[in-house]
Amino acid sequence: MSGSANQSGDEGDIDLKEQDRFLPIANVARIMKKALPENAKIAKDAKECVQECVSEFISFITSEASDRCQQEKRKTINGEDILWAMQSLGFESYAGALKIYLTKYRDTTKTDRPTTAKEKEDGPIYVPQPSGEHGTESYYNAIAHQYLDPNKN
Amino acid sequence: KLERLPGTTIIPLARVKRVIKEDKDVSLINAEAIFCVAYATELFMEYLVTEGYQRAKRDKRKTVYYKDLASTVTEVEQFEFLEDVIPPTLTLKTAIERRKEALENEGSAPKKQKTIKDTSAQTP
Amino acid sequence: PIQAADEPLYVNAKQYHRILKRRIARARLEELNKIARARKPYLHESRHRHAMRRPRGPGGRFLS
DNA sequence: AATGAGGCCGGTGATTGGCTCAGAA
DNA sequence: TTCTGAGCCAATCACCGGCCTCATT
Repeated sequence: MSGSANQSGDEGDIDLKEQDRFLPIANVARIMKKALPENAKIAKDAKECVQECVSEFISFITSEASDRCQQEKRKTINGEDILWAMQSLGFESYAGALKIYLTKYRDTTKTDRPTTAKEKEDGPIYVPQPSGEHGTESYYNAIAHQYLDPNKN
Repeated sequence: KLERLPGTTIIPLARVKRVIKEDKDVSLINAEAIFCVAYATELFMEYLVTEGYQRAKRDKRKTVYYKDLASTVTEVEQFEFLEDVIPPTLTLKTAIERRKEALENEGSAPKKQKTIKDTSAQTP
Repeated sequence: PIQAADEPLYVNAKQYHRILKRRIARARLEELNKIARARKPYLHESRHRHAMRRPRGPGGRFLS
């Protein structure tokens, strides 16, 4: 019994490691907790469930973006492709918060220079149609503002 | 205590990238796209668990269970893509339990019923 | 007797096609890699041993 | 020139279990 | 009421982010 790290059974195979297929459980749990009231609790099963759902979400979005990318004969998936994919799959309510936060990310990444005016104007952020799908869009915009630090750079 | 810095994510980007790269169709992806996926993932998690908590509250519980998330997936259109991957942990037993609970709730609390659109798109 | 699962009836037109594509991709990945069904009790042997050897308070908590 | 994959390195937070009592039953 | 199981602690070490070089566009 001892010696083999693999589970006993009819699995003579190379299985993909858990830590490669899923995001760290502690990070997942932290984000879940943040979305809940202070006194709420989360079952272990629920944490693992979200952990697995998240992996599917990532693959789901990326798959859509990847197809679009090939369709447009480009090889590199970029941020705009992801934004488009989310719109395409019914997650357009996330887009508002994401766009705002993406701007912050660019400021952090780019060569020490805040986003230039040209980048913002020409700056290719996918703009969905103005129709609000769910009532949740404003909710996510509120979240975005919550994350945005009061002190600007 | 460490909070989220603007322009960063709570989930590590390297892990998000590895999950993305499981798809063999994806060969090249830039850092901005990975960030977008990571942040969208965090929003997705918040929404899923928030909806799950509403179910827990309806049952007068303070603990969010797997079954709360499972019923959320069946009720919220956005989460329909998860219906394949949600049940694998407990296949049959929970399905029966949920069926039973659904029947119990049906008579007392009319909740959002999924519109069963007919087989207009079923193409094997 | 078991009915044929819940036989998911897909209604979300935006996601429908992608759901099918993902199902195929997962099936391929599954037969190629044989994804582990059950979760391990812990991920790393070294961290498990570390946790076991750490000093604990009377309440089972870790302490310095 | 601009930018992504892959590899290396150093600093660091995710991983981790025994006991208690919220709270599910 | 009974009794299950989630939160609570923080030290190690696997891994994340920030570099580098080289390939691709």
